[in-house]
Order: sequence, then structure tokens, then C-alpha cells
Amino acid sequence: MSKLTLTPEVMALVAERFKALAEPARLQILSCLRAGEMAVNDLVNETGFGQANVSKHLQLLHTMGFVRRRKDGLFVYYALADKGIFQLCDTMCGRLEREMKRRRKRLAG
Amino acid sequence: MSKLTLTPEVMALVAERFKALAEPARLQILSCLRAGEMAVNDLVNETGFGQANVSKHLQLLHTMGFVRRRKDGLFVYYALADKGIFQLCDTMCGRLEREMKRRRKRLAG
DNA sequence: TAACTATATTACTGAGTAGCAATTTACATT
DNA sequence: AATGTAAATTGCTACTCAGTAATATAGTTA
Repeated sequence: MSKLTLTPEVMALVAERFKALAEPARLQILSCLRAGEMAVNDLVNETGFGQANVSKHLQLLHTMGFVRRRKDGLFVYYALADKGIFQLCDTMCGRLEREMKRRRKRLAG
Repeated sequence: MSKLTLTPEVMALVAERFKALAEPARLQILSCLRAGEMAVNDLVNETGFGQANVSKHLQLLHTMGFVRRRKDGLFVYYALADKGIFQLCDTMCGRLEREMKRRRKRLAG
């Protein structure tokens, strides 16, 4: 349970973080990082998105604390900041599953 | 743990649901509903948003399965579909707290 | 039926942003 | 220093969407 009171300001910050996850491209990037840390170019190849695009998504994910950066020579390696991110995704997936089950039942019933 | 594989299609659906929570106005509406079911106009008064605006937000939250509707005469009462929504918000708040603590420490150190 | 009320819908405007091409920055190698 | 490479940044276009005013719909009451 969080100690933060849900003032409008806090809600704006929370919304901002949800927004970071509200983009298929960024979810895909995070999903790739599940395998371990990767350089930007690896992610570009893995996802098929443009370099500039991936870089911008990574900046945002970093600002929001979802990934960490490690610079090594020419390369910048990104990795998941923690495993907790997928708790959020799993929870959402769970909701989605129940939602789809409900919808199927309604159509069948 | 979810059984869904994270195909691009599933990720798009998940992203769509995160997007529903990525809006301060909608978080505020959900927060209001914590107290119990409310008619649209109550939410309009409570939040200060316009009627059309609140109505549209509620449609989206309903489509995404976050709230349920109950019609009674002229009134339409909305309520949280389940308590699990705030698990998502609490998780996000927790991340935010840690993030802020880290930032403070960095500035202080 | 006519007037009234709550909610939904429509049409519009302005703000934000994803994606891309081109450029810049940072570092490495020769 | 000159060249090359990885990543970040910038300028742009197209699209999405929050918010609002006006209207439509659905239900109630006189």
C-alpha cells in the first residue's frame, strides 16, 4: 500500500507513468529487454523500428524510471530497471484475459 | 502469472488499457468512484469537468472494463468494476515513491 | 402531449506525440 | 587529424485525443 495521497499532482505523475506504458512500441522494447541488457542498435534490429524512434522511446522509459542506462565506449546498453514492471503488465494481462472470457461467455450465452 | 503470450496484438490491447489510465481526469474519476457508485452528474460536480467530457471518459473506462454501468430511470450509475484497479495504481505509486526517494538522495549525496 | 432532466453523441479546435529523415554529438580507430 | 560508427537530437508531418458547445436521445413528470 502506498503512502502517497492521491492529490491531483500525484495523479498527474502516475498518469504520466501509465502513459509511458501506453504505447505498443515501448512495451515491445521492454519485452525485448526481458532477455537482458541490449544496445540501442540491437533493439532497432530486434523491433524493426527506426533508430531515432527507439532512442526517443528509451529516453522516455529512462526518464520514467523503467530502464537503466550503462554506457560502454560507443555503445549504450539499456536494461530493465527492475522486474516489477512486468507485475504491472501481468496484472493488466490478467484483466484482459478475464475481460475476453467474459465477452466470449456473453456471446455464447 | 498470465497465460497470454505477448504477441504484438496482445501488446496493443495491453497498451490500450494502460492508455485508459494514462489520463489524470480518468484517474480522478476512478478515485471518486472509490467512495461507491455515482451518477454522471455527481462525478461532474465532484470533479469539475464538463458533462460531455465526463461522459466520454466513462464510456472509455467502461469499454476497457474498469467500470460497470447500472441504469435507473434517468440516471446512470457508474461503479468500479472491481478493486483490482487500485492494485495497478498502488504499484505505480510505489514505483513513483522509490523514484522520488532516489532522486532526493542523488541531490543530497 | 408538452416540458423537463440526465446522459450520450457529434462536430470542432488545440495540444501532444509517434515516426521519419537529416543532422549532431560522442567516442574509437587508423 | 581524418574517418567511421553508435546514439542523441532536431525539424517536420500526420494523427490522436482531451475538452467544449451544441444537439440528440431516453426517460420522467405535469
